Amino acid sequence: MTDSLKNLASIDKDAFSHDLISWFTEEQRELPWRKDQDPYKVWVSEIMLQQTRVDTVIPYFNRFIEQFPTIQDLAQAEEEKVLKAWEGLGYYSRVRNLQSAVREVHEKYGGTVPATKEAISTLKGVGPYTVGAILSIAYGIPEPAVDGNVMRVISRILSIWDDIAKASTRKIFEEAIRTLISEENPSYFNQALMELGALICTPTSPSCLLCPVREHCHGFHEGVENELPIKTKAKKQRLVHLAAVIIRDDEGNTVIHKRPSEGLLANMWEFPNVEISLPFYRDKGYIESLLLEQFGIKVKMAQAISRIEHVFSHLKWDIQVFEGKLQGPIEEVEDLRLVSPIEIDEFPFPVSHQKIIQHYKKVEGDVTHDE
DNA sequence: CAGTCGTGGGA
DNA sequence: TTCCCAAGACT
Repeated sequence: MTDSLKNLASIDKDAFSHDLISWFTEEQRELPWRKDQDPYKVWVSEIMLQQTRVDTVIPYFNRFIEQFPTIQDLAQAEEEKVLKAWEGLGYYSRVRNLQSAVREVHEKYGGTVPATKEAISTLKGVGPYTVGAILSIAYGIPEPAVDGNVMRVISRILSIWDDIAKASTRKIFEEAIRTLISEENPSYFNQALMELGALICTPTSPSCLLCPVREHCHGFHEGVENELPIKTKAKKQRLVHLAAVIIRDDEGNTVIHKRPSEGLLANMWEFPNVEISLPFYRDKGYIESLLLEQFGIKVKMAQAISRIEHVFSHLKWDIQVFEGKLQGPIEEVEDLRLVSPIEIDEFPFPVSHQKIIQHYKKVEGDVTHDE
């Protein structure tokens, strides 16, 4: 770590902060979470922005704050409504952790987001980055907020060649930021580094000629700005074959299933589906037996109607979508429902299964469809 | 540490 | 098409 920061001492901290913050003051984007410094709104925005683009977050943030304007509103909301508001954003444990933490703040701190690193760090879903972001942006406390932008920008400015994909590397950048951060305006300092990473110091072809801190940048002066940062690439997704079934009853309702409370897409709803190994790929009898085994649902399978490929960070789903006819009643359990095309809209579904909803609705009410 | 956990957009 | 990515946290 000592060697990684060999260029840190040569940075003119005051001039760097001034150039960076002046640029941000002039050039920052108008974003809905920048209208005020409400710690709750800062918190929500930071959770939404994790691994997610600004343009994607904006409409979600506006709807979310409209629906849950305060900590109390979110604390008292049904989880189902909260998940529905997050539907399509991905990483759904983010919002379940957020609501859990908001409930803790509501009960334990009277609805005031704690302003110390020690207290805020214990909240679910609030890691090292989010701690620094909330403390600096909402409370003006000089704490590093090291995200991917900051690591990219600082790796170029200080010519740091450590692998930013490794978890341990973040500490090197936190150390650098602790030295460089503006005590007068840590909020703008942290936001400016991220804004610079988003607008100027981009992953590919950075716009160095437009950069307000080019004169401070070792990477630029060494001509290595396009070599940095060092980031080992992720490995390929594992392929999983699924068979999902639109199971209709005589009234045109369909069966939906709530996923377990832990793991992939926790507590989201889906069409009943089973993992199939290649040899049984289209064997309807085999799929019928798995549906009975795993969901207690008796189905008469009909034809396959489409194939959906859906890519996650670490796996890829290849879903064969079938139609089927419900034989008899479904078991009366919390994780199974029989819903109409209208009622289904109230339930949160992952994007892969929203595509299946489209197929379900195409033949809405047409009970003579399956042959 | 390395794997888990989503999605949509751009090169 | 394929790949990488975008304001990470948790186990």
